[in-house]
Amino acid sequence: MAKTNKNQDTEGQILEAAKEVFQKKGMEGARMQQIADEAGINKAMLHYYYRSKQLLFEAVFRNAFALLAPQLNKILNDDSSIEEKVRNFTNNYITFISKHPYLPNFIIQELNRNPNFFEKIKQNAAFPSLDKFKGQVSAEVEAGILKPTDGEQLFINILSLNIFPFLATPLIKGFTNLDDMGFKQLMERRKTAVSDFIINSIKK
Amino acid sequence: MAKTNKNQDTEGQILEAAKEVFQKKGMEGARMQQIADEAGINKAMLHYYYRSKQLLFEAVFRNAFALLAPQLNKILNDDSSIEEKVRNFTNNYITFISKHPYLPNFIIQELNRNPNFFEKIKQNAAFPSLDKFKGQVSAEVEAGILKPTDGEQLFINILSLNIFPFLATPLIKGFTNLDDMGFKQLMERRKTAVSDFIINSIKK
DNA sequence: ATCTTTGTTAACCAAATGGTTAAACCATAG
DNA sequence: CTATGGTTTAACCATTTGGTTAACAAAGAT
Repeated sequence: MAKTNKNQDTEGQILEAAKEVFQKKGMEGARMQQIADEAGINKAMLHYYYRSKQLLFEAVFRNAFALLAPQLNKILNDDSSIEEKVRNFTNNYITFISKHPYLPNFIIQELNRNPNFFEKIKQNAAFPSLDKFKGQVSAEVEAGILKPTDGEQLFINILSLNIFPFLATPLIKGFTNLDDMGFKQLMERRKTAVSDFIINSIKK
Repeated sequence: MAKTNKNQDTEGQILEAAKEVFQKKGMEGARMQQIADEAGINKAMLHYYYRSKQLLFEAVFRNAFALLAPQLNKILNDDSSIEEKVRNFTNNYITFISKHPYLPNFIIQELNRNPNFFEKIKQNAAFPSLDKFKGQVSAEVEAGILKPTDGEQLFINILSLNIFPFLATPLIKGFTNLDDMGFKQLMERRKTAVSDFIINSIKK
């Protein structure tokens, strides 16, 4: 029997509402009732479609991670030079995250809460690997394009500089006395500030 | 009647146990019963000394923040040169956090959960200000010691590079395939790697 | 038309959880 | 020695929460 498109609708609505609530409140803080309310449906439907809070949560998490992974692959498995990668990634990532501000915190938070959750993801999806990136850094160091640089540390630095401000947004707003608009502009300026900062440091 | 020192003991034990549990599980995930168990006392004592979960949590949070603030003040209100500050802070902070691995995540997490929580802290404690640091960066740029550099962005970069790896530990372990020991060594190497990275970028 | 499958709801349930209470405990001031 | 007041405990309570159920609606399939 052909699936009616009614379910498609509600199943999607549930996922959307669950995303909102889980990302704002986390697994423990989220309430099934609130998800149902936000989706405009009966609470029993959540269980009808996703069996349990845990499974609904995992669906949301997989979705979120799937959104982020391609961003990382861009810097890891792309063929452009390190400098291009840094500039592209920084630019793209900040644009991307500005559209999904809760994403990084959500992922970090739940990864910390349940580290073995990570193993599941790692096997399942096409999980990014550092190998190519490290090789490329070595090659560019060899070729005299970059100063001696550890690829692993460089990768961590790139992630740190790009992701941290979005994890620590309230902290940074506090230090800088910026409101939402001011913060947004600060992040906009970081698109070039961060890539310049990195390139300055590693380029010969 | 003079306070016996019995209460000092249990009050401290409660705070210690609460710290453990809250830092690992967060406000929502923590259970009063577990805190009582971990402190080896009756659950009613938690309320006797701290009235409610919320107040106990705030006590733990204030404690945690008070531990972190001096670390920041070191880089903000100290009189050494920017280069010295960067090297000192990076070195000290990584050492410090290795001893309190749950701290950064705890603070970030709860700051995100309840941003107006931050306001309380901000008024109360001697809250770090960026002004001196920014002035100092300008002065060193003027004096030709540093390349043109935005103090605000530099500050964010320093925090990012130092704090992020401890927030995203599971993620980084995943990418690098390191176990606890390997991660610890990686962070040890970062003490110089990060300061070199920063100095390389900004020093003329 | 009616039977069957899928989708939806209101009412319900058991377990967990933060919090309370009343009585016991115990050190010590008088 | 005993009255007092802070400390501690076991039992209890109200509410919240994830999850279930049974009845009902809708829409093909026969």
